[in-house]
Amino acid sequence: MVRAGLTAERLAQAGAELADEVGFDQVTVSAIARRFDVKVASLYSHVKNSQDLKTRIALLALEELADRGAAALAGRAGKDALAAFANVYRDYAREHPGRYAAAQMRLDPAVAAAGAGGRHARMTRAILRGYDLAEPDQTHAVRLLGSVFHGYVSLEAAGGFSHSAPDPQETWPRIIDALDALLRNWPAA
Amino acid sequence: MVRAGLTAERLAQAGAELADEVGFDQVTVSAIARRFDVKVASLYSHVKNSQDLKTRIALLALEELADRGAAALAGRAGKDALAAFANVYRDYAREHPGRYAAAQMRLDPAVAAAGAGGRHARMTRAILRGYDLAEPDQTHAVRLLGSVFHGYVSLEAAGGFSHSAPDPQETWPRIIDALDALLRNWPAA
DNA sequence: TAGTTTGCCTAAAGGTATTAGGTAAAAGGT
DNA sequence: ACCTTTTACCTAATACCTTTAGGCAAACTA
Repeated sequence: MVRAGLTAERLAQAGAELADEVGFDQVTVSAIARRFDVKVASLYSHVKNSQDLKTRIALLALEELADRGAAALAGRAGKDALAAFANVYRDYAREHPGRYAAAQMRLDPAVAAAGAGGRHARMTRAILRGYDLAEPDQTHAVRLLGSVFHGYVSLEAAGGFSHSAPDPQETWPRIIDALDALLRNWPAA
Repeated sequence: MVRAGLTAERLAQAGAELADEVGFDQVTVSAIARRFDVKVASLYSHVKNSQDLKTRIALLALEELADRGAAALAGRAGKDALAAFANVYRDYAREHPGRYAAAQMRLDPAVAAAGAGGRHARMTRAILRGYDLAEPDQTHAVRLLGSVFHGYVSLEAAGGFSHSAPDPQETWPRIIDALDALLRNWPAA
């Protein structure tokens, strides 16, 4: 019999595609085995278990997101960088809802740090270079930006803004305007 | 044999407790049946299926959260109201992580509206009465506040801020300061 | 080409979800 | 108090997902 050529990476890739198609919680070892037309037990030579597989999908998504973020930040500064970076998050979540959900998985801190975890924080700090914020306010601002990006995108994905006027399409740029104004005028402690 | 006295409400309540103990994704029909010392199939007389059970847990959590929010807003205005409301979200998520995760479940819009969905939006609008925002900026601000609260709380729950200085304990009030400043100084379109 | 490694297989056990149909307890009328 | 009806929980069965153990043949390696 001809071999399917499985690797942990190809499984994670297939899992990411499946997640975008049917939702991250529908990603199962069995479904991926079907996709490769292979028996379920065969996957266990490549991934430790279901959790391991999902973690790999999450890391793949975080990596992709960080790559897009880095590309968006290149050659931009200030509000321009802020908007570009914010749009990366939003667009990625819209294009790849399953991957985005995967990226929100609670990861072992050590695993997350080894992956793209640190890049995201560094990029957010890079945006803040265009504003005049000293520590510890810079860290507070990093956390605020992360919260807004993640919060908005996940509320939007959950349908929290649908069926209400005005169109979320209008809200997003206004939120970026607001964040820019806030960062230029950060209140003193 | 003596009857266990199951009802949909008691199942949802037990599911909420279980979610806080072991995580919302570990809440299963089987686990709840065990908790009542009853056979799994017995639950299907009270809830339609697993999805139905989880939806009830989500609605229960949203209701509790809305009740706490309403209590916090009573007699407060302006920044005071903003801070109290924000703390409700954060404290609830810390005390009841499983319930909070349940509340983030993607619900059928009709179901959500019938439940406490609308109350949350109305309460956020009530906070904004203390600031001078006309439509459509008020809606944009409602969405921003929702994004920050949800985003911060869920990043914190996911461990996103742990192992980094300064302590998230310090960041939260500074974020509220920042939001207050932003709402008092909302940028024009 | 022989030996070793490795990739995928079969087999099996255990957990969860769900449906169909049965029995006994509770509730309600006379 | 008895009979009927409803209701609560049960047994049994099916189907799917996860995971482990052990086998065979394909692919490297000398």
